[in-house]
Amino acid sequence: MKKIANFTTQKWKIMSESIKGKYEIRTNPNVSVDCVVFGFDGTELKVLLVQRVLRDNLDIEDDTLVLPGDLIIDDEDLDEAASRILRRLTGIKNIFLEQVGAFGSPDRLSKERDREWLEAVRVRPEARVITIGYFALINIQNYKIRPAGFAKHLEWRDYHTVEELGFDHNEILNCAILKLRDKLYREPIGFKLLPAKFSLHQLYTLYNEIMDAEIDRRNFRRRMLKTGFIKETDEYQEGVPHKPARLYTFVQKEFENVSKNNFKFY
Amino acid sequence: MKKIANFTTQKWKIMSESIKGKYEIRTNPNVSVDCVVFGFDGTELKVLLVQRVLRDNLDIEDDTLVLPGDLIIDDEDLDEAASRILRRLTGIKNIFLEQVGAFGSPDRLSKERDREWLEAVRVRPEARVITIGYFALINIQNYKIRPAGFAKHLEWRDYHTVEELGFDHNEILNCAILKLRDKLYREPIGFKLLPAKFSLHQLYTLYNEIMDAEIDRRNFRRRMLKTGFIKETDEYQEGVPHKPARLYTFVQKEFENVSKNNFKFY
DNA sequence: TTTCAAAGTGTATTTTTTACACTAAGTTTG
DNA sequence: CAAACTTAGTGTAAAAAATACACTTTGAAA
Repeated sequence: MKKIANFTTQKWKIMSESIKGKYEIRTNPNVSVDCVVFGFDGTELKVLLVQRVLRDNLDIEDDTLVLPGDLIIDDEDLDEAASRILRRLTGIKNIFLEQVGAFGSPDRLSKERDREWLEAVRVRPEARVITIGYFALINIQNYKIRPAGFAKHLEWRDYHTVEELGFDHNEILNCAILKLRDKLYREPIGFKLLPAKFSLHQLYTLYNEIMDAEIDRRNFRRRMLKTGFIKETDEYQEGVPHKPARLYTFVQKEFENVSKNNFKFY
Repeated sequence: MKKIANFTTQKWKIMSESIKGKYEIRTNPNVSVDCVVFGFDGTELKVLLVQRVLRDNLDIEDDTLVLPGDLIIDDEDLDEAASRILRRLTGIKNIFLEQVGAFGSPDRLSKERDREWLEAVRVRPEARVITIGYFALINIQNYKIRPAGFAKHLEWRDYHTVEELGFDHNEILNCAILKLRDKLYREPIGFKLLPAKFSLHQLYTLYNEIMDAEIDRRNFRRRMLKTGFIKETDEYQEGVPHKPARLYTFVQKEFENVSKNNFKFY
């Protein structure tokens, strides 16, 4: 009964004529996207989190961290929605996002904190929302993040220290890390987390960190070089308090040529 | 403008009080699921397709084939929705369905044929619908399929002869087959397509068919047996016009014990 | 000049993957 | 009832890949 009322009667009508409503009309009340953006600082795997705040500057006490995400617009593709929302909240653009999956537990929005926030922000706070998870890998240094929209504050959080997030975002994050491990095992994507020129040690550290394993250093180096996807440059590390390592780059072209079917990356 | 009208005004209200409306009220207009059910007849990989017909027996000329799917109900989990819808349309129940991903192109419902059908069947035919794809493997012989709901007719179609389906269902099917290949490579799931007792030749044929490859027969046999997941029985094929093959069974228990991480199944 | 920290390098062993061809057993056909 | 047909069933050798493992080098900092 309550749900019907919200669809049909006064409340909706008023909303749809208000300024908020004007925004919300184009917005699909039932579908959102959430983005898991991974970064790497040389030692730790990081995730980009948002401290949410209300639109219109109404200020509720709420320091809950969430993944950057929002409702989709009715005529935009899911992938576009993910890009748009990430750009709006964090300023990150032109980034490759890949779908992780759909998350649609009926009680995924039912924590009290989350409900308060929805009540304050959404035109139809009670609506069933399923969300599509996306994930991306970026080189932290290449992107300047700046909070916007309802993102009060942005934070690169160590993956291992992430605590309880809003909504079902821990679950989404968890699926994303599994996907990341899976892809890292099979495709040369570790590079995306590193500067264009990187040392093999950086790459090695990254693999160890993400795979949560201790790979043999010499074998790792051999295998990586054997793939042919990374080429040495003439440059070396500078300003390090030890023997400077040679820097390498990833050669996309080589990878394109390989049959991607049974390819194992390490 | 048109969209707002559909949300707010008379049409919706009338609908919500009609019998159709009563069903639709609980239904979420923006989210559906579609199921790719694979079977195997001993030679060919099959997909279960539905020839759609209107609810309420209004009969529009439409022989378009689609995947079994429908809108979700507002308070049910996505997985439950997939089970329910598959059961309602085909009678198949207690089946393991796994998510393939979300499909949300804004024009995924825009073919003319599809629009006609939506207009006739849906309360909000113009609504943006994103769909969540699921896939499942079953042993054809174990399930009696019977059309119900808007399924006028059900059909086990050879995977290779599938032509243009309604909506974006070719795309969903395509993602599902990729997922199937990927899983078949890594997990012992081929058994699900076979009777409880099967010959190694049946399994071999299945792998060849799905992987679209020619695997070495002897090596295949050796590797399968080495996994320890399949155990020989005392039974043999009967009524075959050649030397009868020994039958084997899949032993789930053995698989549970193995670290599933880097496991390669063949 | 010594110490520290990471860079860089090769080999032997084991394991896994691949390629490959004949005999066995039951059914059907002439 | 013998021959032909069809699939079942079996082993080995060679190649490739994965693993385990320890010392020297280089530059900066103390």
